[in-house]
Amino acid sequence: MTRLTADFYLRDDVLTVARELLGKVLVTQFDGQRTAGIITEVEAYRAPEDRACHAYGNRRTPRTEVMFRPGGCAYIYLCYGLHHLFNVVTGPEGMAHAVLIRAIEPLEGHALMCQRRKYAAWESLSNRQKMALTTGPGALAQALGIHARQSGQSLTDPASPMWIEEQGLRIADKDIACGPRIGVDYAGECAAWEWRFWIKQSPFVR
DNA sequence: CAAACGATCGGCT
DNA sequence: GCCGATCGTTTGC
Repeated sequence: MTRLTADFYLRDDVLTVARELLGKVLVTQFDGQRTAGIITEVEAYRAPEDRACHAYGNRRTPRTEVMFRPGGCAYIYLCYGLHHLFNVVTGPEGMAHAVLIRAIEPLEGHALMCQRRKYAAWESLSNRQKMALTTGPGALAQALGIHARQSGQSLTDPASPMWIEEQGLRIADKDIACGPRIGVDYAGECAAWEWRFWIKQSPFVR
């Protein structure tokens, strides 16, 4: 396995990093139990000018503080009181950029992912249920055992239990679609920016 | 200190 | 398609 290193995340163009994350593999390994999936859908958030970004205007709060760290750590927060949303912090220190991971295609640890999501055994699921298991940011975080208290966790430290790795899957530009981000209607003109990217032919996208 | 509000999901119609 | 669940974070009084 080749864990992505700090130089991947430290680049200052979060839109490029977001597109390049498609096809990479998000992994968690807690208590020796490995679960992983291919990233199929992402969204970019970019302070200070992006009103949809929690750190809009470079506003620092206890929650958003980790977004200002050097790229390569997780920003995880609770949404709607029940969903833990996983983001990757990117850019150099002081630049609050992040990529929200919105969907993955299950690759390893199907049984544990089903268990965490309170689904029946993977083999017994309908195609629709298989898709729902890890499609949507709250769903994939639950499947991977991700929790907001892990916010700030390094993705590059060799000892860290969560990381992103390269497994040789390359997504060509022509296979990437883009559109406005989901659920950011409050963000004025920023709501129209096409900063959501997904793998065109993947069924693991909404 | 109180209250409003989400970068959502799943179940039901 | 619509609606209710549910709680940490933020902001304003």
